[in-house]
Amino acid sequence: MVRAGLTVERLTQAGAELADEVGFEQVTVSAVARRFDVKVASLYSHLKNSHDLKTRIAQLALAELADRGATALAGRAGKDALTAFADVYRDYAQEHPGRYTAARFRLDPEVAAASAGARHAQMMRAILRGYDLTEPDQTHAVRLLGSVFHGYVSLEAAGAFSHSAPDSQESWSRIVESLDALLRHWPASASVSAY
Amino acid sequence: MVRAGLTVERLTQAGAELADEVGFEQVTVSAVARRFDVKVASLYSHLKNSHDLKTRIAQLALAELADRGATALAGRAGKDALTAFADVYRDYAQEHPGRYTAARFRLDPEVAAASAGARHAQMMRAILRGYDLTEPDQTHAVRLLGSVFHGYVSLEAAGAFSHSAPDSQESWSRIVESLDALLRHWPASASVSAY
DNA sequence: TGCATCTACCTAATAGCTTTAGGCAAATGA
DNA sequence: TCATTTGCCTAAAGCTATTAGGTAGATGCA
Repeated sequence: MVRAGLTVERLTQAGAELADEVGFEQVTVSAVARRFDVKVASLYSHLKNSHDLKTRIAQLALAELADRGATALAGRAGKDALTAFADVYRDYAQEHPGRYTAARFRLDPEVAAASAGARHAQMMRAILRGYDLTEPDQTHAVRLLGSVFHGYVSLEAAGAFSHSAPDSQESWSRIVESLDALLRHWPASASVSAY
Repeated sequence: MVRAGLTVERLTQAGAELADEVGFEQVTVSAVARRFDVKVASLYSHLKNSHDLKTRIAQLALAELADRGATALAGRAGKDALTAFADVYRDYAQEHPGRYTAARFRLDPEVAAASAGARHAQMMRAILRGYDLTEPDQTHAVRLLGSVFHGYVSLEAAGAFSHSAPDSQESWSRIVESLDALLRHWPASASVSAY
């Protein structure tokens, strides 16, 4: 009996590939076992359970996304940085739809704290350094950027923009441009706004 | 043998309630059957399958959300309309987290076309009439609003904003205000922008 | 009212996924 | 070379989905 050489890392990687091929929801312990031509029960020496597998795929995706973000941000600032970072999200979701979905998998608080999630927020703040925002507006802006990136990408993945003109790429560019403009002219609180 | 009086509507309603209680992912044909104290197979006279059940819950949620949106928009315009409509999304997601998730369930194209989804887009365009946008910018703006509303609400539901200051309500208000400002001063295309 | 039909819900069965318990053989290391 | 560790296996129980076919309650018509 030749051993398959299973490790948590290989299982996670295979799960991530499977997610991209058939969707994160369809990733099961059984399907991963099949991929290694191994009995299902064998995976339970490496994984706690199904939730554990999904959590690991989510962490992998978050880390990959953060790595790409860091690379994109290197040597860039201002609108250039904003655009590059935004494209990282959108491109990743298009190249790896299953992993992108995995990245939105709800993690347990402790796991989330130890994940690459924090790096994402740090990078957004780094981008915002190119704009003139101070707390608490910077935090509001981080949340806005996160919402737009995630919201757009997931609506697009759901096909929401695929059956109407203009094409999605154009909206994406214009939206990122408009965010740049908004960040450059972030309005003061409504009650005192003279915008 | 007393009959339970199952109908597609009651099953859908029960499924929606279940979704709010335990999460849309946990809504199963079995769980709904249990709720009516009926055998699982009995539901298959009313529902095609599990996917059918989920689709119906999604349609219910989309319709409820559209109804609330329409009510909120009545007699309002401009920033007032924008704020009220935005709050409809956020409040609905908070009151009915399972239904809100259901509303994002990917529908088959024909089902989607017949759903309340179109009403949502129409309402956004109605709001934008209060701003000075013409095509294709209006479409870009519809997509931006959809992205921000959905993105913010789903990140918030995932707990992304719950462990840091300032509190989520404040960010939400400021973000909606900033969108209002952005729509009032929508930048021309980048290449010719003098913003 | 009585009977035929319809249909709502049932039992039974198959199949897939999850998870645990316990076993054997390959790898490791003294 | 032998003991130990450990990787993968078989077996089994429990849950969900789905289909086929049966029975009794509800409905409609004479």
